[in-house]
Amino acid sequence: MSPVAVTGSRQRFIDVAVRLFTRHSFAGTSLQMIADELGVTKSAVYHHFRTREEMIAAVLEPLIDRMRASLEIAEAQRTRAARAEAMLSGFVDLVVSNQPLIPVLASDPGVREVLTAHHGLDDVIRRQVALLAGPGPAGRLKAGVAMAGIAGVIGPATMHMDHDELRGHLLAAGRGALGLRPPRRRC
Amino acid sequence: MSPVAVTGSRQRFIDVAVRLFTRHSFAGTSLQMIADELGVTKSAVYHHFRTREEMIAAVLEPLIDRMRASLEIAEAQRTRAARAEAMLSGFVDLVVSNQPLIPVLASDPGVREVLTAHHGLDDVIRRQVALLAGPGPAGRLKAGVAMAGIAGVIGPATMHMDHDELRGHLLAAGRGALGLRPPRRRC
Amino acid sequence: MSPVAVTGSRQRFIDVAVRLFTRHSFAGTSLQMIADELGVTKSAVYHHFRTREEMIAAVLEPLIDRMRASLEIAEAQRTRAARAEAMLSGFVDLVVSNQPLIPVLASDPGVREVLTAHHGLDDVIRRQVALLAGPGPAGRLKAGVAMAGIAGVIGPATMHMDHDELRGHLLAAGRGALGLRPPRRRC
Amino acid sequence: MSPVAVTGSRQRFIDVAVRLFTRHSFAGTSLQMIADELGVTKSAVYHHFRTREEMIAAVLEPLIDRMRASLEIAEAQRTRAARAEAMLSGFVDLVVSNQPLIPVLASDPGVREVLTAHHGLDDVIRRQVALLAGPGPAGRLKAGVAMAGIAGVIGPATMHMDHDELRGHLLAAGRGALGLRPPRRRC
DNA sequence: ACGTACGGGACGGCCCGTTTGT
DNA sequence: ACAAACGGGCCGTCCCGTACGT
Repeated sequence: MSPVAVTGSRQRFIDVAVRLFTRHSFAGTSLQMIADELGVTKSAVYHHFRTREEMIAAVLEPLIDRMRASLEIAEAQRTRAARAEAMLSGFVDLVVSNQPLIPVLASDPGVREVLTAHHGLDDVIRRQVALLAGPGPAGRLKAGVAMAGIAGVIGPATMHMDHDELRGHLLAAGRGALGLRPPRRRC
Repeated sequence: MSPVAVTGSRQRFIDVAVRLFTRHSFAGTSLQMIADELGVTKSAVYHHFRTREEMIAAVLEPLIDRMRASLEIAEAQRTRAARAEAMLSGFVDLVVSNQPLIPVLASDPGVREVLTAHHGLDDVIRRQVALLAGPGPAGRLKAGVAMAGIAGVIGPATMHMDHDELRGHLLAAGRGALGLRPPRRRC
Repeated sequence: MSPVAVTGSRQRFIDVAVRLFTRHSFAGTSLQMIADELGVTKSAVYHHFRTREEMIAAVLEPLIDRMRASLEIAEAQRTRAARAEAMLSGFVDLVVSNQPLIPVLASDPGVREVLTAHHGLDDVIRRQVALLAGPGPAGRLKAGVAMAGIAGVIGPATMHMDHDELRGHLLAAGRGALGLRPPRRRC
Repeated sequence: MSPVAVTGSRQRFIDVAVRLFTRHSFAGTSLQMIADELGVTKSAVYHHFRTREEMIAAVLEPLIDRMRASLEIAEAQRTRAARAEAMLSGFVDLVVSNQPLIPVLASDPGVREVLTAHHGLDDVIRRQVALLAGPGPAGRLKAGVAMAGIAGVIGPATMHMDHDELRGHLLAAGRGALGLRPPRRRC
């Protein structure tokens, strides 16, 4: 009807879902809570998402897609150092610019299960680790520490920090965990 | 009867609780599952722990106590570098030697809530961050990355690694994230 | 469909709740009993009343509202004797015409607690006693005896008596307990 | 052993039972609560009372026995007025001197059921009403109002009043409800 | 594009009472 | 004269999902 579309009433559901997932985690958020928050009934929710899994997918899929895109850019680099650096900074960028979603994705049991099943989340993670990791199990371990650390530190305390500053510190910490040297900037 | 003492039947409940919490997380483990695993009824569980909170407390309190002890040792060091180093290596030690409990403590929403309420978990964490952190918000951020990274990387993949090796790599990654130099060993 | 309107299916729940509360008291009536009586499941009950407190409130609130209305009429009288007389006869009217609800309201521990919390029941009672009572603790005591007596005598034995007759006897007993003279009827 | 008996440890159970029944009613008091209050386990309770019914009986039987005794004294009077007067004043005496037990006996659904079954409570009540009541249903009704009123007004507010004063007011209110004249005192 | 009504099932909590020891 | 351990069962709450109307 209207040319610009009314924000798609479906998007309103997603927005409040993100808010509630962030506050109470996925497992702690019932469809009833989402409906109540919007002042509608559960039926309205079910009209847009036929199951709970569809909800969490709708909320997190954009993020996963952006992760995959960033991942493919990194994989296209020529040297191993450049690939790791691109991977790391791309990851930090996504984390910083999607802070509310990060704890939902990272710290919720059951979310991983749903997402890995039909959306290839674990494939993405495997390739991320592969790019970041040096050789051997020690490399994968440090890559894991870096990613878990960067994602795990996100929370209420980081939500109000300046994005650029936050990005800088996370990059530095990640490089440190990985044992990488900071790259020379365009000189 | 049995010469070695019956281990207190209560301990049997804690043991299977740890196993199930590790496998399915706290929120994903019902009292019924614990009862079934032991071949008893929920009532038997209720006899030992009258609420779910009591269960998780009984499971994690020993770990928190050890954390506090390790923390106090670190706080007693004289130089700031020594305090940070003692804190980090004590933390890594505890993580490595209590791997099954770490994901339960770290990755489960609601567990934190219960533990911070009546057991001073957040006080412990605050003091840990204070010891690890350099000045300013950047310092606390890096301390958070280090701790979240070390705790967050624990999982099925690390469970079968050699403890000493694992400890070494985690220490290295933690020092890197914090920007610390490895200390000179008694020479 | 049906011309008379479907009575709102919610009202059907209230009706059987009243029946069962009258028969087994509030505390002695489980949601399961209500559901069984209607041939539905507990979920259906939950759909209309999310807690037991909501049920008892839905059942008794109309009565409390009528009590408040009758109370305010009595408070508007000019002489103290007229206020007491209006209060007493209004109370008796309500008791007689709501006999099934009276034991539920009066004789059930826990009901009072729920109703006083969010529905001002104790405020109503206090004002009722104030209207009935002469000065001093002795006055409040007699008012308490009168009200407790009138409400407490309701039961299976009174349920089948003629309403006008019942009303007359209760009024007489109440006046006696209070030490009031019967008012002269406009002659 | 000791000749005077150590208050009979059984009596300690009864004492706390009375306290808890008064505070939470019979139905709202679990064996566990009684055991906890005494710092023992439920087994200790079960050692003295094989079932919950035995507890409430042990608590209230003395009162019922005293009621029966007072009742038989009243029944032995020669005139109907003397019988009613003796009944009423005996009832008031018992109510005043056993205030904590009155709400337990009067206002708890299920208590009556237990007590009438094996202890003849309803027989006592029937005879009490017969003594107090004038002829016809109206008489029984007023007797019911008087007894329910006297018993029902007992509560926290009356607990701290002077016993003699309380007795006097209750007697007056009871006589009023019954339409009795105060008896001439031995002059 | 919703609301009304409900089924089926799980969960945490708590109860009463028994068995077995000591 | 107790304690430890447990069975069996009910209760209130709350969940996800469906069927059906409009």
